[in-house]
Amino acid sequence: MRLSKMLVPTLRDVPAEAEIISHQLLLRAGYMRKVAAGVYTLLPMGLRVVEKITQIVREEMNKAGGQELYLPIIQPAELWLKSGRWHVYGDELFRLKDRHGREFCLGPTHEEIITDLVKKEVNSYKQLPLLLFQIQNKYRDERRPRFGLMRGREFIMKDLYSFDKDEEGLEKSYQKMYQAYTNIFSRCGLGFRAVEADSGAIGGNRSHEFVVLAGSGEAEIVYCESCDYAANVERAEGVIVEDLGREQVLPLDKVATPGVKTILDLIEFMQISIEKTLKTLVYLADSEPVAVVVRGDRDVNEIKLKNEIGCLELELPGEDLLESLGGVHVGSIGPVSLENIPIYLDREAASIANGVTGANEPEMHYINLNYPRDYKATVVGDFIQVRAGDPCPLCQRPLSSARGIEVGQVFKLGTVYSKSMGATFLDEKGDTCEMVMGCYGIGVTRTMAAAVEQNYDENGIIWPRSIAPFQVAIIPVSSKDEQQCKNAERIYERLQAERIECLLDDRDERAGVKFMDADLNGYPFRITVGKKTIQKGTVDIKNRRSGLETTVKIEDLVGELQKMLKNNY
RNA sequence: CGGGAUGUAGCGCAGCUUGGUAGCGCGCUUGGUUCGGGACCAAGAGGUCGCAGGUUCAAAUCCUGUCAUCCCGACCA
Repeated sequence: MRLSKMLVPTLRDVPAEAEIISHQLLLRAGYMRKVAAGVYTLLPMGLRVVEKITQIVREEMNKAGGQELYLPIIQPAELWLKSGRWHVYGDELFRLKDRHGREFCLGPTHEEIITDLVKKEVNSYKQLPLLLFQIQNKYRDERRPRFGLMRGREFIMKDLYSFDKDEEGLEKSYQKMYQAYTNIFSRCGLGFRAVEADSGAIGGNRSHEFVVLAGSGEAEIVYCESCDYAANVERAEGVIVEDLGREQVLPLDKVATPGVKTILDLIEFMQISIEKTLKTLVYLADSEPVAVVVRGDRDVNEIKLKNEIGCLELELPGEDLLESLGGVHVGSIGPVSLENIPIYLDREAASIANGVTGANEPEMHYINLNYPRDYKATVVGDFIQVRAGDPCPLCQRPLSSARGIEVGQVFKLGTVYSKSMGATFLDEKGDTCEMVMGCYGIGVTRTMAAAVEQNYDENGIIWPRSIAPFQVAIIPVSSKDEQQCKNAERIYERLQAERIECLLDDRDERAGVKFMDADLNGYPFRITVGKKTIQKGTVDIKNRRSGLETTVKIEDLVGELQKMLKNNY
């Protein structure tokens, strides 16, 4: 490509709207432009990167036995009503009507469409397993689009759906995808980690997220340095550390605690450690009050709670509303005598011996509280948010935490959709069985942004070679010097003949501008053609990542470049 | 959806407090001098100041409403 013919509008200033580095650089380097919140135009450079990534994804999907197809973006409401998600999906679903008033939505994902297809077209166990995928736009009316491509309302996603005849088959498909994902993100040159993820209330029983490690990421994960355990914090399992003092159980007592409003007040007043306190929060689960009890220093993991309750919405009501529930006093809520409200007790909190908690009376607390002697619980389970330093559920060593960007997820769906959509097949015995499904997504545009988050310096992007829009930029130093330009042209043609992907910066610009733009755009290599080329027959090759510049003779250029290009990354 | 902020030329910003019809830097156009890390000189083009009302002789500036965008919290690729 000739840069003079390409639309690559680079910016000197950082656009005010961009906060994080990938957003800033992708705008500055002329890869994309914003059209509306969370909606972007991909410019030629941006599309090239996207195509690099999709090609890697496609190859690995094919290798894993996937078949590519194309499903419609516009989807009829009936299918979503059938799966039950038309109402469940809420405001995030882009809904529209056709001229006859029939309802449709823009696909945020494609379980309904694909399950309906497979239900109609696949009838026999002989046709399974089936792995179908597509790479295409998804639409989600996000409550908060953010960070450029990181969280868009329209974005490119690869989604694959697996259909198996049984759990065993699903496990195989799942493993195939897990491996394929590992290959994909490795090939993209990304530092990532596969972590256990929450599989949600909808029946799925296993899920992993692929997280690109980056400080700007929205996902928080915990991992163990001693063993393989890694999970996102929503999923990470709380481990009970047995509370000492169980053998010396003291009688329950109620004490006055004037002025105590918070847990911190309480430990100050009582002169006890925070690990001895129990915190009770009252939520509205689909408008029904529920209480959750955790240790005083813990945060409630609302996902775990939601999964246990099986509700759609979980919210903390305001104080007024709380007080109106009766028997509840903000500042001294506790599980004792909390009638009429189901109590979800965290098992760590349940293990506390001689604990302290609110008495549901203004400025009164209980001491020497012990479960189950002093209070009841509807469910005892794991409801806390795990954090760094907590013991690893596998080896008990302290966990570390990190932030990252979720670029992919593999998910065992089981028979949730095949059941609601009626996707069945006949097995060997002629029995009707539900297909066992899995779904597997990769955010392609998000992966592009994640790659920038991990690969940049003060001068701009540094693409991993596998996804760079061009491998090499050729820069004639002086656009006025005919001989230099001619040399550059010759080198350009030569490299093209060798199928090395290169960009000739034939713009009428000063050398500095071209160098700056090349750095900003992040091409892995830059070839400078200048006076030396004419005088000595050499060119300089500069490695964008290392900054190293080497001078090579023109006749050796192709060989040298090919050598350099072999080391991916 | 709750909280905070911002809308003035393609991009980055000033002007608004104290109303008088818009300015700076970069970019863009033309000519000239330059040319291995974002050159210089000269001459230009480009804005109904987000939008709609209101106050006023007069509104970018004051008031009301509205829309958009960004950031912080609960979801997801």
